Amino acid sequence: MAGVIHIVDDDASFRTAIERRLKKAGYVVATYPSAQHLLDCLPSENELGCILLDVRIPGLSGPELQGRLSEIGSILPIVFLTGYADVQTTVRAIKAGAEDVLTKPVSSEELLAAVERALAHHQLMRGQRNQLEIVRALIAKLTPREREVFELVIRGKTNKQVANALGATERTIKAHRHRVMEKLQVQSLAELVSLAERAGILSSPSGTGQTN
Amino acid sequence: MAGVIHIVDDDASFRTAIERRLKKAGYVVATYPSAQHLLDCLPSENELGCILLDVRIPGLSGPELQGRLSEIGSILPIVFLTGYADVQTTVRAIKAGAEDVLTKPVSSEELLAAVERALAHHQLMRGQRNQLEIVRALIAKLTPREREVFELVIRGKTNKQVANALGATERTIKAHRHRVMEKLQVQSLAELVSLAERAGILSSPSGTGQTN
DNA sequence: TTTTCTATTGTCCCATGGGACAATGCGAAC
DNA sequence: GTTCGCATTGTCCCATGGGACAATAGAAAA
Repeated sequence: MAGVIHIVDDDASFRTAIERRLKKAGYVVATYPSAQHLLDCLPSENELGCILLDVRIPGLSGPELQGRLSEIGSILPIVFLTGYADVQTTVRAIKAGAEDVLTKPVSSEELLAAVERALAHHQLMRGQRNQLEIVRALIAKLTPREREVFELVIRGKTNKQVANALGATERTIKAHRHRVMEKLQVQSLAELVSLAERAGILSSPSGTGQTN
Repeated sequence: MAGVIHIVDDDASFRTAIERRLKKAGYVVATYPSAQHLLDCLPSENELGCILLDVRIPGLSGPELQGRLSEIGSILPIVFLTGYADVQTTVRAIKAGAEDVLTKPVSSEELLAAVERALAHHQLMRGQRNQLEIVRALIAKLTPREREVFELVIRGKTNKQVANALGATERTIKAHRHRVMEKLQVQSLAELVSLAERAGILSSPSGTGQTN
């Protein structure tokens, strides 16, 4: 699987060694002497890739960089490279979403296998994220009012109930509802609910408080 | 948080030592000299608990036991206790769902903190699993025919379309649909779709192939 | 054999959803 | 000042959903 491998390590000779091995395997490589360098020049999320990250580096540490990237919504998989076995750190890194943790020195098989897994994972994640973003983008196009109607409709409210809740005529709700279905490109209520569920809306059921 | 801690370790003196520490902290403790012993006498999933599991034990290893438990659907959190730092094993354990990995000798703070996290996690998981099981149980009560109707309805098919698809009258579908709503205890299509989504049905959209 | 469950279908009727066609009022942008 | 997007509401009409009441038929269970 082709991809860009981002190596973050303060040890220049190590970077070069790893870079050479990866390039030989056909990967595109970018190297960074520190976490900050990577943050300053954020890799595009649009191309397949992963990060090979040293745990202990001057300045921002590996796990710290992991946290920053996570905060800004990055889904670039991270493979940690650590000088010595530290179970505590390993556990935290994996739980924080790291793809793998390898110990130096790392064999080429280990390294390449981990990178392949990371790239495959990134592939998957990107697919999922794209789906989600497409849906979110559609929802973002709703006007505030349409959004309100949307929220109630996907919870099973009838037009009449929505009308009462929002202080408008049933006819008006019908119009909003129509535009919602149009903008979200769905033909049925089922699809609308399904879409809302996938978009992460709809967490609290909020029953069907009959108030005809 | 009260709970039953299941200790699996072949070292009797270690078991006893940990047991004493946990009992002092107010936990109920059960000890097992091997993974097989725990499998033979499976802890009830109904009570809050977690497993303290040695990685290297004669017979079934810790990770192997983890695999077995996972296969049979156990959600008891596992905290591994390992004699020496093994990053490879640690990564696998955590990725396989282990709650934590601690190295021996383990401090009481570390141990108790991990146990508390494990219990809290178990609490959460049990809640989620119960929700899911309630829904699944409801769905399981559907007759085969009702199930077919259900599957199509939650994908946005109209009664007419379902009738054509299943070779029955629209009226018949209406009857089935009614019983589905009744059995699944929902009042609206939106709730039905929502429920299906939560139950894990509904993965492939399968559009709204208009075939009136 | 009788009961029970499941699947099937009917009719009558009303509430709800949704398309077509049309229009008004109000801010904000140009 | 005019245009544009948004919210609002109307009427007419039809398709669909869904409740009420009722009934038939086959298969499985008691």
